[in-house]
Amino acid sequence: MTYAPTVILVDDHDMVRAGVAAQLGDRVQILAEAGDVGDAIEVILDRSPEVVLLDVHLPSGSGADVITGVRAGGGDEIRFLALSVSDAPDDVIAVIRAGARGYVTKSISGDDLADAVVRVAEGDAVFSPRLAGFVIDAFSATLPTPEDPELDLLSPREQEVMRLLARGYAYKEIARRLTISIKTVETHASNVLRKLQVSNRHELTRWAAKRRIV
Amino acid sequence: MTYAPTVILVDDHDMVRAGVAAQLGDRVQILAEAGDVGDAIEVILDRSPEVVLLDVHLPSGSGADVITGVRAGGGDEIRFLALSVSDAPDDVIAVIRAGARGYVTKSISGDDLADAVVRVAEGDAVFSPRLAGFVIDAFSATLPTPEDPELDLLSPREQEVMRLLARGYAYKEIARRLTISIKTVETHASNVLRKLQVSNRHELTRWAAKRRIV
DNA sequence: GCGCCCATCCGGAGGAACCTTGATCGGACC
DNA sequence: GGTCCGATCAAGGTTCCTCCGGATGGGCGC
Repeated sequence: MTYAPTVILVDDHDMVRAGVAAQLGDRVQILAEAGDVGDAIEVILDRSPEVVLLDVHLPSGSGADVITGVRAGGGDEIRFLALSVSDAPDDVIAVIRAGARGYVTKSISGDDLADAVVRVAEGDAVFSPRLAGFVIDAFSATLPTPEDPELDLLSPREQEVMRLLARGYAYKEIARRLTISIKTVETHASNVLRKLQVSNRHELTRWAAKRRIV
Repeated sequence: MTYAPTVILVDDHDMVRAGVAAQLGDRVQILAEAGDVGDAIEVILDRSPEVVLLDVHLPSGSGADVITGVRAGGGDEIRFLALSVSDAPDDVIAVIRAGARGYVTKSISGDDLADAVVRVAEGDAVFSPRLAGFVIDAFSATLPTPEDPELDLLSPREQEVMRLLARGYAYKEIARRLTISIKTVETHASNVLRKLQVSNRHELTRWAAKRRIV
């Protein structure tokens, strides 16, 4: 336990940084702190820490911006651990896509956070228990559709028509895009409405919106 | 400056509480801390602090829930200062409605926070500069409409029709609700589409959704 | 092979809903 | 009295949606 990795803290709130620093104690060496995207990139490239503890939301951008900026500046060996109050899927995905090696929420204890920093410094990936399953799901499933059983009622062609229908395109426009006759579009549309048990395209739009298809 | 009000901290993140406590130093007396709604209400009623520093978002509810719970339990003289990373209008309104005497974001400095706590203890209302103007606006303006210049193009009757149209109601249904002829509805609808420069009701729906009218 | 089901494609007929255009009436304003 | 505008309604064309028909081609079981 004598190994103390070098760390830079990035968070726009002084109090959060003070709290993190206090809780980490002497288990890490804090080289510097930063409060916005530009400062963070500059000081990270200058000091080359082993790990960057990074808030997801910053006033001048996102944590992902910091990661991409550092990567562009040549800091390829620096590892990032996202530290956020948010466990919103979009936030997690964005920062992981950018290259973070871990994501923990601020509800973690100081000891656990220090453990996480050390493990990330050693090359591990660290996720809060609540997020681990989600991250696995999001990246193992290459299919963007979360397999909706009601969608299986529709044939592939009907699903294409359904998407355009829900977006408000006219039959004529759908026919032009799919290079088929208007009559064919009408047939597909009628089948879609019947299979999904909605009575017109307005209800279909709401149906699709609820499932985030549009 | 020898006056040090009694304070209870409510926040679900240990590190944030540690940071706040460290920054406040000896300018306040911290009686206790709590991490969720139930604990907070209990300990606040038990210890009766002068001020409660309250996070807006808690795992078991909201900061507003804590305030209403304490009020229901008889803690009428206790003053609340909301402390949050969020400056979302809904969050601010909810906690102020519940009875908070101030709202500051966590980007505040430790000294300023201590000042804010003292001022709230003395009966003042304290808001971060960025929020002060907003709070005034939100409560002085009794009109719920944020005065959209494009909406002024529509006559009152046309606005009624527009709302129903954007929600997907059929002409027949709109006519029944407004007790006018279908033909009249059609004319109003046509005027609405022309004035807002959209070509059909689907585009109107998106127009209204963007302005949060629906 | 042959029948069968189904997805995809296309057409006609018809009613409902949508949207445009033109018209009347009454109140406000000059 | 003339003009403008909002509210009302009607005529008529366009689009939407359903119901009917038919054609083709692929998969599947007998």
